[in-house]
Amino acid sequence: MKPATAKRNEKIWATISDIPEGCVASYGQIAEIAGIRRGARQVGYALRHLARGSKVPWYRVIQASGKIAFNAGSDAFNEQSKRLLSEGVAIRNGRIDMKKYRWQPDLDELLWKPSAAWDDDQ
DNA sequence: CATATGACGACAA
DNA sequence: ATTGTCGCCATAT
Repeated sequence: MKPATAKRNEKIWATISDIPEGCVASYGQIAEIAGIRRGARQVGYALRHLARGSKVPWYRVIQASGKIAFNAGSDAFNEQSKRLLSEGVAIRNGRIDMKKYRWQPDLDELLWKPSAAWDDDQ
């Protein structure tokens, strides 16, 4: 069987993949939906380990404060802001309006992919 | 086993 | 609004 870490990362990536275009989610939010309470740092770790060329929309994950996690000016920062802007997510003074763009999954969305919302494997 | 680290988060000055 | 501290928790050494 797979190590727990692999399963955890898969769940995190699956959850992130559920973020609709034009929306963003915080690390903590992803962790919670993925069933990992207070696991914001684990989400960051999972993304760090993301394979290059993966289809996971990593750029839709930002800090709860609305800021991009990378250092302003870094390549990754520019890449992320560029992708977000192209999806219609406005960035004002380096910050994103969470109230407006935060992904708010409702029951229907969670039912669409139960495995990503609820802990199905005990 | 003890520390240090990190694409975080909440809170106090 | 900005900065510093502390809490979290899986990994790395």
